[in-house]
Amino acid sequence: MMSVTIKDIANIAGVSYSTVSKALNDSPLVKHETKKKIVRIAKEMGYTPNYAAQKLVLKQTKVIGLIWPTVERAVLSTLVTKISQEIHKTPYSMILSVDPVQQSIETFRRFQVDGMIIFEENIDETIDNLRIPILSYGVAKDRILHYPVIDANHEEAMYQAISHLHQLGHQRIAYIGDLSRNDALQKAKINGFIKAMHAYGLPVHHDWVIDTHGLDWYDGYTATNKLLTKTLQPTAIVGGSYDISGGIIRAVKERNLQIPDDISIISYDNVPQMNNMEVPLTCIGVPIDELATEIVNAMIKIIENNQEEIFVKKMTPVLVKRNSTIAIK
Amino acid sequence: MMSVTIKDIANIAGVSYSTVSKALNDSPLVKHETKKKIVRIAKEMGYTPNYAAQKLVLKQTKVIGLIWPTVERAVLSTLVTKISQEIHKTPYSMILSVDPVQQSIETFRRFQVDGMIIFEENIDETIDNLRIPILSYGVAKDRILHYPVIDANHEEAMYQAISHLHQLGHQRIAYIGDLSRNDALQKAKINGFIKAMHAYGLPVHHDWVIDTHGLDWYDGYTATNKLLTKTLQPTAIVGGSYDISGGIIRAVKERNLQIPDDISIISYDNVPQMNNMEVPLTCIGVPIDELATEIVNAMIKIIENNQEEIFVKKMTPVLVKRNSTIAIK
DNA sequence: TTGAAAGCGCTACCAT
DNA sequence: ATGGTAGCGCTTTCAA
Repeated sequence: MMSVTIKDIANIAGVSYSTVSKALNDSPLVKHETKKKIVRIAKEMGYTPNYAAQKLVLKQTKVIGLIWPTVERAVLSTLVTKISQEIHKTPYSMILSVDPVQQSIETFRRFQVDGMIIFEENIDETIDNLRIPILSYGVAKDRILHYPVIDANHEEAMYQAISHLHQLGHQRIAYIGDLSRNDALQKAKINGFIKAMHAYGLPVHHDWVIDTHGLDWYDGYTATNKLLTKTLQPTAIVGGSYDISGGIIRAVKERNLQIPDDISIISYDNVPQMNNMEVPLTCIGVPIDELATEIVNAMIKIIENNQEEIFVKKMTPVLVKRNSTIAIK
Repeated sequence: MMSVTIKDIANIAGVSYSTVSKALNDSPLVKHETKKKIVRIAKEMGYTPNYAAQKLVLKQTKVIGLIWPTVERAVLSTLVTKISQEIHKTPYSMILSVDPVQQSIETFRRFQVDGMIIFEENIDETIDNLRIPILSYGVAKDRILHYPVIDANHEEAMYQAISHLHQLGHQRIAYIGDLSRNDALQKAKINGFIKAMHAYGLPVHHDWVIDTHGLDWYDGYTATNKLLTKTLQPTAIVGGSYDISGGIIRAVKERNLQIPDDISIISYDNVPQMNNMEVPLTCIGVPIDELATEIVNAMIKIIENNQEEIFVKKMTPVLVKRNSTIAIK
């Protein structure tokens, strides 16, 4: 099972192994003939470079590690895939870890990845003296940051959503999303909703803010059923996420309500698959492609400029109008 | 930006770096106190061993790469998470790649992982002279295999499902699943269904085999609606996957049919979350934990025994009875 | 144009 | 119990 090394090749070729190394790396310092001969022999012998050895001397892996501690949610999957694709447009490639953050970091350090992207807000301070650049995607906290963060402007998103509905004449607007968990993202969304409603002088009716207690489509479905039993009904619903909105549509249609004629629906999450839903939804959020591009660019910039600077980049959400929202008659 | 090495630690600790190496590897050759001190300093300095260097001398990294070219499907996510957990019970750890197989292999090769698990059937022959053990999870082809495969006995699964329903007196049984794609797994399931029906002398009614044209819950939903408009109705439905069955339940309930009194439902995929569905479903499939354990054990065995042997291991499906299936009145 | 040798970070052996 | 050192396979100066 012993592999062929450049020394073996050197022996056969009758040259020194440093020449072999140069030849195999296509260095201009080696005579063309020699190079050709060496390459031929290498091939004949079935040589494959030992990457561990290479890495040891080259110090660079050109790999970015992505830490994704909870494998779930359609939208995040899409983002991961997009990021991977985006990274492949550069000289870098990507590996993923689904282990808890600390463990993942540990693994990635051993592999000497050039940088890490972390999909989580709850990173302890214990990663300071880490010597590898980190970029986090999540909700920027108020407290002191330990690493740069790419965030979406969730308040702005909700503001745009409400603005859109308000323009269409809606006054009675409901919000269906997950309020149960200690998740900064979910909190940012509902807070943004409330603020925006206030900004437009609209009432945040207690009955119209429904907790899904989860992020699956079915959670959205049951929450909507709850909403639709209230005496006073809203004219529009804001769905907290792609999956949840899938359930909202179903529950609404089950009651024979027409979208958008009887009720308008707008969903958080700006992903292409919004277009393929039972009812294509008007949505609001940072376009997933933009997000991926920004994350990758930022990461690479940090790696290559070796910049220590800690920044927060708030991405601007975009509203995509489809036929699930309409003006009040 | 230089990482901490054992030499740095040795300097601070005032010992030789070979002592540091021993201490860090918990060798009995180092005095307890010294060891403690060194470990403490290493921690303070944020030391992590360098895989490349270790690999160079030890010839192994104790890392397994998992290739998962399509990040999607609830059930696969669960499996990935389980596998990761399972691996962490061993001295190994796991990294993931979501890139196309060839690309992923290249990346893992650079990282010198000890073995790769591949979630896909369509592996070209071009990976032969790879010197890294491969284990594939998918449907075993008839043609010559290039690497060992862990597979589920899909025919047996469908056989058990039909047997269960048959025992309960069902004769009119429908199948709702994805028949559209060139996916060996989906094909194995429908073929198993047909075979099993024949084995019990039951009719495979053309109207009762519905193509979902997709794997989302909503695809199951629309397919079921199609089924429920037929003149002659089945007394039981076999759902092709967890997600699809979610949609089946919804469509059935929307017509005010009771599960299981009006119609029995059994689903493929044996995952715990079957218990938390709108209606907890009787299901059939290889229990996900067993699958994970088997995959991990097989991989490690291949790595450690350096065995070249190519095998196919068909896992045995298990039926879990819940209240979604009942005897015909 | 080629070769010699240092050194990447680590383990393991031998010497002290 | 600790230190010194060879060597894993490779790249990269520097010397020839």
